[in-house]
Amino acid sequence: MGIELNKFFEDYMSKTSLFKNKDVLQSKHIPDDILHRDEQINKTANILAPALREENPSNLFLYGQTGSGKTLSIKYIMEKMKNTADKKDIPLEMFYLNCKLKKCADTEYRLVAQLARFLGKSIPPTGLPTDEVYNTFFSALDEERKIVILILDEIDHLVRKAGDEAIYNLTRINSDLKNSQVSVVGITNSLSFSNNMDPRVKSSLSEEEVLFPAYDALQIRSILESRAENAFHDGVLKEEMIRKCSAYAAREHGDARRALELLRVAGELAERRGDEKIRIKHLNIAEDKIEKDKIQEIIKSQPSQSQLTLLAIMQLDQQSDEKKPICTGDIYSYYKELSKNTTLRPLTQRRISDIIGELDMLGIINAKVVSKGRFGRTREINLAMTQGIEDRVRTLLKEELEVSLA
DNA sequence: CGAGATTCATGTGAAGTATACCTTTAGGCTTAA
DNA sequence: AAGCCTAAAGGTATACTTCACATGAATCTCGTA
Repeated sequence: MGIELNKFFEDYMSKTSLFKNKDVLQSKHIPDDILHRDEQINKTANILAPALREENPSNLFLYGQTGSGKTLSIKYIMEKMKNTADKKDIPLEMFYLNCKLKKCADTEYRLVAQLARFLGKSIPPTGLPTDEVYNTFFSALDEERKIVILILDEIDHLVRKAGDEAIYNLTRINSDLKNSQVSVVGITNSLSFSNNMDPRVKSSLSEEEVLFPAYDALQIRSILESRAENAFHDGVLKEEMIRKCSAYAAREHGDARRALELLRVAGELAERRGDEKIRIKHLNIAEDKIEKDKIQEIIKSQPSQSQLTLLAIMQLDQQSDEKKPICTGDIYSYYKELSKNTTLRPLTQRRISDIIGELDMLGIINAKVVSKGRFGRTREINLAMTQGIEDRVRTLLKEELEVSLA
């Protein structure tokens, strides 16, 4: 055994990697030169720049679909601004918070708690009155003069779950602060998001707005080219592959993040199989793998009741004839059946209805409320995953639930 | 035949409950003077 | 008497339940042409 492993590692080391620098393809990587976003970056930077003169910048709102460079651009600006601020001893703080992350910032309490933690306070996950947490946050903030720029990514999630009160409070915070000042940068990918928001919140939050349009196929191609050049060794990635990748991404509403991920995963696959070049087949496998991994990750982070609900949906979907959507009642009765083989206590239909809504939000299923006239009203539910990975997801669900399945 | 009433199956909002966790406080015990 | 620890009291957030009302188009009803 040991000998085989030794050989394996030696072989492994003697092979040169396909990657020159894989980090370049990671979505968290911030290139020095962000392509095709000059206009947006300049505008945003202009709006935020007063912070460097210790003036309070306007609140700002960034719109744009996923993978259109919003997060990347703001992080880029954030980095540059912090550098300048550090050099000149300007008390500038910038906090980035993704509201979509579970147990992180999806309620008012958790949002403020997280903010207070940024300022070095330790806040328990529950138990304290929200006001109290606000106060700790306030006082920590006002201890000394600071200009704070607060970046709330995926802010629509927060508003949908917790209402707009939290944001309203944040935008009004300045009037209570003596030393410091706060401005809020909201980021969202749903354009219709601000419709159901309190107009006061809406107007104070979007004093300024910057729109990030989706990249077109050519732009994606040049992005991929510039990244791939640094990421791969020469000759690993043929021109043709880049073209295919960008065409694919353009089809997916210009999502550059996906395109880069596709390229990276394809590269990893090729490398693992000992191929010297990335080929079409790697791209295709990568496409599958990415979706599978993504769904897997979401599912694993889900509480077991949601998992069981999803399992019920998937099993029903498998049983029922093609095309025929499933509705809430069926799911609930099947869910109750399933829960009998489980240590889980069955929840009410009311709650399951909410869970279905949550699964919809996560994009694992598509649920649409339809009124079927004489036959009542329900949600029509479809799985939102490509054919072929369902089996694997089902298996995963069963594994996850194995602890509780009898 | 058509306008309006009815109906069904569930969506959805509000209020209540259980649980887990927090801080404060009061009591009891220890310690030091 | 002061200091320290513990356990109970009183309070909160969150996930869930209970109750009750809202929805909205297919279908039914019944007056009318």
